Amino acid sequence: MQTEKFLLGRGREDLSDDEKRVIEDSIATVRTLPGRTRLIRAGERVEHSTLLLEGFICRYMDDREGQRQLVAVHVPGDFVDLHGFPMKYLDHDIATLGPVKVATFEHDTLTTITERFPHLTRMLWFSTLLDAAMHREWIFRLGRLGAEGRLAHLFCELNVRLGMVGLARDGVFALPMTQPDLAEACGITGVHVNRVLRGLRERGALTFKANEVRILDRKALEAIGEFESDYLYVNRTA
Amino acid sequence: MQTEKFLLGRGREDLSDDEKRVIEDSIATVRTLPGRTRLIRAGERVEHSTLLLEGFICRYMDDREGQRQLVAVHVPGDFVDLHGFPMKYLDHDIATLGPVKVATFEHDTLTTITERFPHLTRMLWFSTLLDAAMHREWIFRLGRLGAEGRLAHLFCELNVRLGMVGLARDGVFALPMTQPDLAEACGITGVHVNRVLRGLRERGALTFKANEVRILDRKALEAIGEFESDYLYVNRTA
DNA sequence: CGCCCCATTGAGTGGTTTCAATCGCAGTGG
DNA sequence: CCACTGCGATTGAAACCACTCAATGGGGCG
Repeated sequence: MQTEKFLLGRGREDLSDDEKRVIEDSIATVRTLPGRTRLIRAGERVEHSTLLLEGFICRYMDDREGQRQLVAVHVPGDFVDLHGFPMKYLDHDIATLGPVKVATFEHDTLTTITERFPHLTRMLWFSTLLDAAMHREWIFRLGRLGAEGRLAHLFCELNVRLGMVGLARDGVFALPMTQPDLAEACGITGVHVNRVLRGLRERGALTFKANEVRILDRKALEAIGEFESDYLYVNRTA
Repeated sequence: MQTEKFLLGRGREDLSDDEKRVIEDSIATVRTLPGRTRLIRAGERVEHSTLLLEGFICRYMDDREGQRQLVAVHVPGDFVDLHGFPMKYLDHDIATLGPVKVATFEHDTLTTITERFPHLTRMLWFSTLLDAAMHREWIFRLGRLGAEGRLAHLFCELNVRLGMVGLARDGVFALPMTQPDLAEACGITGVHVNRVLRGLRERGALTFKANEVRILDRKALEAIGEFESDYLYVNRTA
């Protein structure tokens, strides 16, 4: 079962066994890739979409000076570029953070799914809308929070999302991001990330080492980052 | 024809006459509303979605101190909360800026559409993905640009989008936003918006009066805002 | 007429950036 | 085996952008 994490925490519970089988049977290829590898360049026509099975992937845009702004970080179970299916080409680049294992789906296959499985189609649609909800939260994060809040919020989000797929336990999880990477996700400089992380460490909120985050005081971190997980639709009762 | 602007510049050209008729016939109600009216509150269960026919609508989130961060501005032709259909409830509030005219669609009706019109469904999906693309551009705007660039970028985006629906001509368009509103969209203070606007005015880039924007030097403004319209999928050749 | 909100401007403060330097670690090649 | 190299982590100092506080004037509305 390659797709064991597929849409876990993204409406997965609403899928029937038939629908899960359709997804599993629709996989075209499964590949492993090293870290720091670009998968898709902005503007390229795309004919297939990528489901992240293991590892981390980010999406980003470059400014005029070549500086990156991350617009999304993806964890296992995420359909990284499903939006490329209706959109045909993307407005941003996609690259791996650490090494990854991914499954690909041909867009022709996805078209067939939309013609035969309306409910599954709405679930796929929902998955892309959840990405949009995270985008909105990132807009809030960058627009209303200072450097400390931005970092705190990012760690809170990753903790919840990784928890949903069983990759975070008690606030501890692997994360193949460097301090400059965090800077690109938070719209601040790498130097300042370092200072802010020191502050958070000294306050006993968390520790950050290469490839490992330990959230020591979740309540404090959530307060600093003004974090509420509603937007992740974790417990959708509606 | 209430829906003359429906998805104009959002893949509208890919719709058949039959599909356009289905949309027109699916309207449940048409209403007019005054400015500064909240349509939807975060967390509320939603049973219908709203197509903006005339006027401007914004989506926003509040921080802990009650300060708003706009996450989207909508122009006529936009399906403002189509994402509420698969999502069932929203993670943010929606309110009018100036007075508006809107059409509503029951979610039951939309479900029927997804079961009978796969291609139209993909077009609706595309429309929500375009909102996500704009979200990403806003993340970039807030993460990588200074106050001047953020404002310039916002005006450039609105100029293109309003141009697509015939509401901007030669860089001149109506916009019922105050300086504090612009501040909430750009993650800066109202006072600072005032100063930056003065700078842009003195450089001959644009003028901003209550309800009217005049872009005098589009090239300069696009350079300041690092604006490229690719993400709006204006001329989708792919 | 009074009130509130928007627009505008000044002065001082503070969060972040920029520039700069050091240290550690891993990969590379002599 | 070790110098060389590059990148990430860390810290200091100075400069700058944007914020806060404060005050004034203008316009719409009850």
